[in-house]
Amino acid sequence: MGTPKSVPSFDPALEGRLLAVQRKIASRVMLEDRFSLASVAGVDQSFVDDVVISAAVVLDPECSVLAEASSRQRTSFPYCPGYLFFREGPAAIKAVRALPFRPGLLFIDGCGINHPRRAGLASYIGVILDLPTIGVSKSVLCGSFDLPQAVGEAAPLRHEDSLVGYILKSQKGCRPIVVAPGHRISADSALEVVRCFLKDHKLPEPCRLAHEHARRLRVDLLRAGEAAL
DNA sequence: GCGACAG
DNA sequence: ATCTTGTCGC
Repeated sequence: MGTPKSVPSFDPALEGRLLAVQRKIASRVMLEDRFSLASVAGVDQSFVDDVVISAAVVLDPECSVLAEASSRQRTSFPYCPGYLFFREGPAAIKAVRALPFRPGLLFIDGCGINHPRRAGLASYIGVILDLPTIGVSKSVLCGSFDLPQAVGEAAPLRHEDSLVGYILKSQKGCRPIVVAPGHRISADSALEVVRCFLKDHKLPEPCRLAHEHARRLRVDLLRAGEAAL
């Protein structure tokens, strides 16, 4: 038996506005390569009820940490597949803006153009900040593909007759990850770049370190909470 | 009508 | 995402 997953359901008027926003974002997405690998930031979120904690960790090409920043704020928007930006986006953007400089590329935990309306979290953040972004996720929201077998192998992810990303077998014993362009980068380049930042883990270093940092901040917040009691 | 469904 | 024990493998 399994627990039913949340179902997307909004007030018609609200949904209309959300879809309009996504249409606008999708129309502004650029897939031409216009990024730099001098500084690559991973961005990820953790939660404590409706408090969103976002962490950004910037690495150089050798994966040395160049900078870190974070943000924390409440959200009233529920998790709903296809509308992730409205829940996690604001906090993520705030964390990136808190960095001491603008990274040459962002690795975002979530979809890019591999989204029903080509407006995943990564595309959204890329367009809003006018920064190159790649969406890295652990499961597929939409699209069809063949499972890659050997470690290092990638298979194209297609949705509505177009290539929207790749399914990459990043590590043995792990389910493959999903790599897709968010903004200002092509699908092929996104795959190539992610491979460059892949070490001995399932996720590329920027994502792994950002995830680690976000979780550490979550523990800190929980401990601060019980200390206040 | 019945599933599927980023984090 | 988060909640959680033990367990399989390098």
